[in-house]
Amino acid sequence: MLEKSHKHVTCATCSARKNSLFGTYGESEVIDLNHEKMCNYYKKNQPLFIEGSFPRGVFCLNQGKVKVFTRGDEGKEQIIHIAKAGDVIGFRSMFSGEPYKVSASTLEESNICFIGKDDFLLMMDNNPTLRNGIIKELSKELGDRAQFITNMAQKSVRERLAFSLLILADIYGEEEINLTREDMANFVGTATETLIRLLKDFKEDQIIEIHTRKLLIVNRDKLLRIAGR
Amino acid sequence: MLEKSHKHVTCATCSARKNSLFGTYGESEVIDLNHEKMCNYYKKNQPLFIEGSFPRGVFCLNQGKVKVFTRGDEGKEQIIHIAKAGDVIGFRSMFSGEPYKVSASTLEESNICFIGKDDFLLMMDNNPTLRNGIIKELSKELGDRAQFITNMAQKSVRERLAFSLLILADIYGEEEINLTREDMANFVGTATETLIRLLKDFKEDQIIEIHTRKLLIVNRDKLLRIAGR
DNA sequence: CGAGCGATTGAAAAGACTCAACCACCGTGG
DNA sequence: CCACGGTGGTTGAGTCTTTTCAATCGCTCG
Repeated sequence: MLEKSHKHVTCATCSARKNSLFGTYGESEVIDLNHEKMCNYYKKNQPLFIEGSFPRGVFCLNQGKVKVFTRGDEGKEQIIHIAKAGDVIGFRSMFSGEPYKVSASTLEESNICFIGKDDFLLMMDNNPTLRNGIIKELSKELGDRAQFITNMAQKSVRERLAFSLLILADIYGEEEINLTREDMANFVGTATETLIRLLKDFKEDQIIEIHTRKLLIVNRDKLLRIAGR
Repeated sequence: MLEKSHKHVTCATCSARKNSLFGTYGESEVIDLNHEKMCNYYKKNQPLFIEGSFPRGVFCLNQGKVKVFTRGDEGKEQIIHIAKAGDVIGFRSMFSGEPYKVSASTLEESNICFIGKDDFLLMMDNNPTLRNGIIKELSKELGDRAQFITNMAQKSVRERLAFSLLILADIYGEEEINLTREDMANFVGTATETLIRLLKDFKEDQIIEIHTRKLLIVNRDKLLRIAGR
């Protein structure tokens, strides 16, 4: 369980850093990074940033999960991405000069570090490896979103749910998937009621186990088959 | 009308270049660019690159339009983006190291220049302005796609069509919108028949004019209202 | 002039959503 | 310790949008 206080994380010993954009940093760079970042504890459902505002820096997740979403006309959330430990989020609109096109808030209690805009941009100028890592990351996400769009446009809700569960399984790793039905519906892109009915189907087909709110995937192959390629 | 031959375009006089990633280039840079690029004439419906293959360079549109799309499970295209003169496409997967996640082919006869991968990457290393332009472009597209996803997930086909027509109006500028019904349906993300019925509605509501295959927007405000924000 | 592709229309079926009601769990305060 | 309120989860029924399938039309290119 997480410390319910302002836990200070040190970049040098941060286990999430290895898989992050800063994973290739050398010793002196890590020390610099550590000076520039601020560390914060977030409760569940706290916002990191909100659509329409301007970025003041980037967020690096040490522990916890964060949903990245937009709101449609009626205010309904569409979850675009779920970030986990090691992910760095919020840099997109720093580069485009636009306000945030998405919002982000915690799904669990989390430890999240913050790096100010100027510091981060300076690092980018001086560090080709970081820069290339970011370009690569942007490019990869762009490709993912092309597929996401196609899924939304062409797959049935049932197929999308299967697809989403596979993604969630990757994100949650060993842990059970733990989201409100509403958040899950907003990730799949459907109504909460429809999601619940489909989860029940999947459970009856022995594809998943439902432990009240938490989900466990029992039959990955079936999911793959339902999701389509 | 376009020359039906291998027309050679010179970067220095290329009118499309001004609005492109290379718009800020100085005289000597333009000369270099001109040496590195190859120019080609494409007929309608010719592929530039195909999902799954690996990139060998980038394409810079001098004249014409290109659809960028993925195929869903059943082979149905989903058009992600329509590129016009001045747009540079195909650089995403050069950075991510992945194969193309999308395909691209011409919608009209087009003049398109090609810049080899090595040349382009070298330019990027040596030219911070180009580099920042690309980062900005990647970031902007990423934001656009977040909205695209939300539209797909939450808007009705009718709303999406209105939205799409506004985008197409921007792309086609003074020209009339000129797409097959199927391509348009694949852009909106619906069945061709549904698209046709909705176009008829819009025509009856005096929102658009239909000249056989070509479309003209008559009442932009109504479209805005239907599309939602 | 004919083949064929793209456009159009109609009718039926399916998938998903909305609305309304109800349940179950959890933390709070009396 | 228990009743209460609230949030999140579940179920059912009816409706509506959208898709699918089938058939027809019409234009254009060889």
